[in-house]
Amino acid sequence: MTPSGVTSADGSGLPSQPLIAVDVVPMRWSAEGLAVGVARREFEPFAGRFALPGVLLGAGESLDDAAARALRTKAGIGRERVRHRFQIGAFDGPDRDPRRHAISIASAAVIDPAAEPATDDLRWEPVTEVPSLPFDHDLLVAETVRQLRTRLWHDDAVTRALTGPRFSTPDAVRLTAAVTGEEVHQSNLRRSLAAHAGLSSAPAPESAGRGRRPLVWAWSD
Amino acid sequence: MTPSGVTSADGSGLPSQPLIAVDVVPMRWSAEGLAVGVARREFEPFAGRFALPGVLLGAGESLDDAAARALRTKAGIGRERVRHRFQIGAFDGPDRDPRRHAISIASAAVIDPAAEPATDDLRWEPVTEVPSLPFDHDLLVAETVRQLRTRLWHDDAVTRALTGPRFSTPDAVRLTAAVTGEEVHQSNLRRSLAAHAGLSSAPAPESAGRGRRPLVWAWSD
DNA sequence: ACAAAAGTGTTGTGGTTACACCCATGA
DNA sequence: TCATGGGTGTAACCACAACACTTTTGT
Repeated sequence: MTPSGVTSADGSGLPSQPLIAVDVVPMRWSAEGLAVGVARREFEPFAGRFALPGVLLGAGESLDDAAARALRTKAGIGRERVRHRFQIGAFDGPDRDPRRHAISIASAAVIDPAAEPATDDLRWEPVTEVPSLPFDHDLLVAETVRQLRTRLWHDDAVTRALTGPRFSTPDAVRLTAAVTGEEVHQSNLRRSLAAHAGLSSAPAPESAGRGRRPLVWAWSD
Repeated sequence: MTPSGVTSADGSGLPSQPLIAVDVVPMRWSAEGLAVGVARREFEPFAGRFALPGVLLGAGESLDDAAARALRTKAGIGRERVRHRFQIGAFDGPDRDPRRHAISIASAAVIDPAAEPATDDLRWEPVTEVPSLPFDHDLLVAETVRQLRTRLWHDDAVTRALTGPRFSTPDAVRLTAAVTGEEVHQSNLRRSLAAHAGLSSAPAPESAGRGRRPLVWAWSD
């Protein structure tokens, strides 16, 4: 931002700075549960292994664009399938890249689970059994889940992205259990949904199973 | 993290990346209230104006080291006076630097108010009346205050850094009012302090004013 | 008719707020 | 002894958890 002893700075001479990676933690909620998207790495290091999608930040590129590029080029996930994205922090653990010092600006992205191609190069791992990942990606996943826990039902944008536009009461119970790890009483959760401004309940659209038809909730606007 | 069309990457050829600034929001709590530290800029752009201390991240430099360097070289605040530091996020508003696209990794630092030199190049502005700052620094200050609000009395490290090692009950009331903007009942706050593991109350050390001597709280460990 | 699944009602509890009152201190 | 300022007690309230009970649906 200002010339200093450490950099040559100022546009003309290229400053000598660490690599900046933009990593994304793709999250998906579906009937199969809460899952993390990992993609097979094409290049070294760790070529062939699965890891979170990430790219090096380009000159003039915004964080948002870089995250979208990571999802598209590394995981084949287009922007239209990203329901919401939020930053989880900047990480600079010394061992995060074996090649050289690098800093990661990481974010979580909630992905629309509809019409998943399920290629050989993108796997959705259940959040409870994510295999060990290279770099510091285990840490990024843990931090993402921690933040989801605090934001679910408190941050509308995140919650709406996870549920999708419509969801039933038992869906909400399952989602809460998957995110927090704790069972919630359906009756109490239902009450808080009814109290939630921004949610409206449709009566009961179609039959789904044996018992009584659940209420279906829709986000207003 | 991996070669891509946008970068030349990989150690030998320098990648073309945006400037990475590390900005710090110095916060101080004292008898005068809650204040933000702003330093006079020595170089362009905005030379002569007051702004938050910030430096360009150096190669091989950790975020922690860069933040410490910003505080030391731009605001004359040594590491021993930094009680606590925490990240508030990465910012990339397009207008944040008039020269070129730059990204800021920002953190808040709680500074020991003891023995403040109060030079001509460092000013402590009351948090309620911070003047408009260059770059996106207004945003960084707002985000810092927002985070302090949620962390006070919930995040021990932050709270301890603000209060210092010892503080009286009325100190706690004033601190809470300064951070949240809301008045709290001393009686209730006192109760929650008593319930707080990690705080112990000393009886009543010395006289300070007219009324009854307040309890003084000390952080254990 | 029965079992399954979801909605409804009720009770208890912990934490928070508000406020009246008591106690210590200095002038 | 009085004003000042902090501590103590207590009642009202609210959010939430737990659980019993009722209603709807498919077989």
